[in-house]
Amino acid sequence: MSKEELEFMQRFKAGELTVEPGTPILMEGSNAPQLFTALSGMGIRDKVLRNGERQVINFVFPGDFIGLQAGILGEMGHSVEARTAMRLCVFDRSEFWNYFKSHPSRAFDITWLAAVEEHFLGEALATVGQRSALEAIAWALVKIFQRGESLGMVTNNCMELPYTQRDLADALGLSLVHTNKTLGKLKDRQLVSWSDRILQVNDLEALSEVAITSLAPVKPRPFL
Amino acid sequence: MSKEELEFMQRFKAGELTVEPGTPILMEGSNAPQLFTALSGMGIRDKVLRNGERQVINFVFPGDFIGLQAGILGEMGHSVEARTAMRLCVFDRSEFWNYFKSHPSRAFDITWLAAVEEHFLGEALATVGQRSALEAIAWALVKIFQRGESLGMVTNNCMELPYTQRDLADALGLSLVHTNKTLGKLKDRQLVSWSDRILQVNDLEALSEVAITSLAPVKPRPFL
DNA sequence: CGCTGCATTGATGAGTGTCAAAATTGGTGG
DNA sequence: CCACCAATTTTGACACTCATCAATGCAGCG
Repeated sequence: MSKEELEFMQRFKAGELTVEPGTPILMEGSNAPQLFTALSGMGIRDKVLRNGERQVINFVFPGDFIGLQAGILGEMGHSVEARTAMRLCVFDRSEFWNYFKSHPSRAFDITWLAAVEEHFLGEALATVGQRSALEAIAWALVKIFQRGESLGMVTNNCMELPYTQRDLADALGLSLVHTNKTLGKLKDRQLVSWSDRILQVNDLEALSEVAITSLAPVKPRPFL
Repeated sequence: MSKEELEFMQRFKAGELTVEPGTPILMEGSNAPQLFTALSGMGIRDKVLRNGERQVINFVFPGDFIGLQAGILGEMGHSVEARTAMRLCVFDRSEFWNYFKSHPSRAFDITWLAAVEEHFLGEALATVGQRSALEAIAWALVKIFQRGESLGMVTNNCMELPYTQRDLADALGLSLVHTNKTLGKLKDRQLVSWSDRILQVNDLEALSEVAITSLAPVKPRPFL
């Protein structure tokens, strides 16, 4: 990023925000005046149906852009909530278009992130639709772990996971109880263990085998 | 679109392509040199797991942009195949970046489409994950019908649907048999009928009720 | 006219959901 | 430091949606 770009970023950037765990960041259906980039901490994207059922769309990691839909469509399709303390870079939505227009390479990066998200959602759809509970959970843990690795959050095959089993269940379209029992199976097989907010992956290779995925290296992402 | 823009479009546009039903347009995992916009006809996006299970990601309608992932990430996350005869506007991927850089408002449109897709995939995820078979099928038919309406493909509550029940089943993570029986229920209730490639919606209101959605008007989309 | 693909129907059962309750954990105030 | 409470995890029993298997029918097509 050039010096000139950085300078403009500063103008686009309206400030920095620190939020507590549990803080709602964007609400489904809202037309938020602000967009964010996660600088640190983790969050969760979800939406709830009128009957109360909840679907987790994705887990938010540092580097993720939050609010693309609000910025472009004027309405979020899901909510975003902090699950740990988070530092957010705040952008002003009204500046979005200016920014987009005057900095094509940044605009390209935003589209890049959108494309990555589209790619991910396609995979997620395939797992919820086609994988068995065991396969789905294995898939999710592989994805999370790899993302964690690429962000340097993994030490000794361990990373912190601030989510609950309910979150995972709602992400995969499974019941909480069945998710719990299935996690137990993976632990029995010595592939992973997840307790006390710590995810430990013993055999990523074998886990990805269960998940019916080939584990490709995670590609670098543009930032901000 | 200004005259100047249109002119540039022409340069970006490498040509026009007509394909037969069943023609593969882009393959999952490929790094295609070409991108497309569907001008007419319908297609399908899908991906298959290593175990042979198939997930359809979305149905392709006129106006859809095809190949964003290839254009930006260099690799498609799913395949695209024509289901009717289609006319495609062909773009040269190598020109993509130039195009993006020099025409911010077109670039914005592309990102718009990406955001819409992201929005849609979130909803799809919620239906596969949380809706019952009956709800899911109702949801899918509502979506399809509304999309058709916005494109003027609906006459007398009828539109043509070149897909098979297997396609719908694979889109919703259901078995073919169960999909068939569930479609039967909706027909029994006089809500929809779908046979001989014709989808007829008798009571969109009631159908959306079954689907647990509020039927919002379809927003206009940018084109090309 | 016999394929081949798709729609349709019935019978059976596996994979998950639901219900209920206990065990654990973490936080909070006395 | 301990008692109490809410949230989460864990376990067992049972029910049900939906997948699987198997046939038949039906239409398009070479």
